[in-house]
Parts: sequence; structure tokens; C-alpha cells
Amino acid sequence: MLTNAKLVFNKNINQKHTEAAIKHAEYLCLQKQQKFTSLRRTVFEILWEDYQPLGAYEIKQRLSMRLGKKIDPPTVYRAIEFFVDLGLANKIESLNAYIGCPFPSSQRSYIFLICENCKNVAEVSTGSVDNSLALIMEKLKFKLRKQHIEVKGICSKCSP
Amino acid sequence: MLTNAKLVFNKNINQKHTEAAIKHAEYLCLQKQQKFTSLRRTVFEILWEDYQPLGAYEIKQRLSMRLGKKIDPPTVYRAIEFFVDLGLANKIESLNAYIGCPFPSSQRSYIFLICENCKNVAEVSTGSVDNSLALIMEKLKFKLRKQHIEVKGICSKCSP
DNA sequence: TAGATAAATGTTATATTATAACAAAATTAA
DNA sequence: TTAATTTTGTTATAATATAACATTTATCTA
Repeated sequence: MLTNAKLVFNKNINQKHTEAAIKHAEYLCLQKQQKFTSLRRTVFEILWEDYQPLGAYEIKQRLSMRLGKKIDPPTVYRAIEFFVDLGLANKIESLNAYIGCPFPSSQRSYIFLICENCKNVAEVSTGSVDNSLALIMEKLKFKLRKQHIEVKGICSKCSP
Repeated sequence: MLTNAKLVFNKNINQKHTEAAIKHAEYLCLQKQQKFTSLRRTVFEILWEDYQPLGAYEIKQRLSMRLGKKIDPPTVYRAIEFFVDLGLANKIESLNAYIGCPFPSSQRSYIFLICENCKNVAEVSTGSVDNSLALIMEKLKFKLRKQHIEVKGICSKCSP
């Protein structure tokens, strides 16, 4: 969990972050009277293990490996939904993929930067875009519940 | 086509807009040496006929009705891809749906406002969010190619 | 214009993503 | 410790999307 960071690359995520994320998830579940079951914990660990967007069926496969048994799609989708609802994971719509949320307690929203070359995804938490959006929503009297901002292009490492 | 408008609701789209959009599509195709074939024209008309996001299979069904014959998925997906590539249509990722682009010649990008109550989608073209985003991209040396901004909530008509 | 080339469309099959519906097990409450 | 609730298991299938190849149509070139 990276409460202060504004930018998150998967390269910078390590075991410590994962452990902190799990701790935070446990805490949040306690607080919201939700159960951080063994199955959910395993899915959560998978979401963080290399901190890249994973498709549901990729998660399914990894879960199956870890537990040594066949896992069916609903099992995976239910766990994902659980975390997305709690704000502990996000769906990247344009990839049909899921990723752990590195700023779970932030009020800010996220921008996903998707590199079309190396396929890496970075996540930015920013106030300025949020403010611009909020202003527009206010003008239009649109009650914002959730926003998805995904940008595609070439990351700094892939462009000379 | 609404070159100056900043906000587009489906209610405000009428036959004239559709005709203008078709004219513009014809022109752009000519310019880019692409063919605005009969099939593509029909798909384009469908995308504009009630100016709401349509799933590929909904388009398939309408196309089938219009042409009085069975249409297979690739036919639809190819036409959609053609228009998306030309910037004449957009995919709304969080809905797996497609919609005609009302600002085809604008350099700006679009924000889709999706009402979770009435399911209507409005489209906003705005500079301020773009500028904020551009600033962030510059800082991160990320070469932006395409952005998807989709917000979900309750529109003004649905909230008292 | 005839034949060659390229582009668009048709067709079949299948991959990928996601959910509905109901059963069994585990947890929590009464 | 039974009843109620929640979670997980299971089966089946829905919804979205693409690969691969065949045919047709349009365009180019000799």
C-alpha cells in the first residue's frame, strides 16, 4: 500500500507492499464487517504478486495452481467483485483485467497508463484531473459515483 | 455532427445531425482514401439512429433487420473497427458498447457520462481535463495515443 | 478490356469474458 | 443445537470477440 505515492509502477512493488496491502485489506474488512476468507486472501495475493493487470481466467489458473484443484469461473469473479466493491481492486475496462488498488484509502481516483509496447500498466493518483472532472459534473448536475480513466500509449521506457 | 457543441445528449440528436454525420463520414473517407461502402453506411446509420451505445450484437440484429438477411459477428465487428479507427465512433469500454462520435473533427477527447438509472449516455468534449491529463503525461514522458474517460453515476434528470 | 491485384464481405468455427441458478458447506445468530 | 445467513462449489450457458479461410467486388495495370 502506498498512501503517499502518486505514481505506481509494478517494478516498485515488492513483498513489503504486498504485506501492507494485505494488512490493510484485513483491517478494512474488519471495519466493514466483511470476511477476509482464505480463498479471498489467496486471490488478493495473486492480484499483488506481480502487480500487473490479470484477466479473470489468468487469476483462475493461478488460483488453481496454488490450491491444487480445479477452480470454476464464478469462484474467481466473486472474489474479484468482493475486492472491487471494497475499493481494494480495480477493473481496467479496456483490458478486461483486474489489478490491486495501491491507494485504497485515498479519496482520489486513478489513472491507468497502459503501455501498448511493453504492456506494463502504471497507476497515477492525481487531484488535478479529478478537480476538472468534478467541475464539469457539477455544471451538469451529474452525481458521480465512479470514474474510469484509462490512457493508452507508449511509456517513457519504451520511447527513445 | 456538432462541431461547436460541448455536450451531447441523445435527445438532442435528430435527423439533421445524422445526415450531417454521414456527410462528414463520406468526406473523411474520401480524404483518407477509405471506402464508405453500402454496408458501412448502414452500420453508420444504425449507430446514429437513436444515438445511444449499442452492443455489437444489437447492431448485428438491426443490420440483419435492415438488410433482410443473416449477419455474422465479424461483419459487424469489422464495420465498427473501421469507424473507430477513423475516429467516427467510440467504444465505451465499461459497457462493451459502441456509439457514433459527435465531435469527429475535434482534437479534444470525450468524456462519457453514463447514468446508472436511466442508462442514457451523454458525451462531453472538454479542454480542462485534457489539459490536466496532458500535463501529467508530459511529466511522466508518456506518449498518449488514446484516452478513455467514462464516469458513472446519476444524471440530472434522474436525481431530484 | 482482360487478367492480375487488392480490398471488402461472407462463412465457419471457436476463443474469451462473464453470469445465472441451484447445491453443499461453513459460519454466525438465536 | 437448530435456524438463518453467508460463502463456496458446481453445472450450464450467456455475451462478447476474433481467427482463418472462401468468395465476391472493386481497382489497377498491361
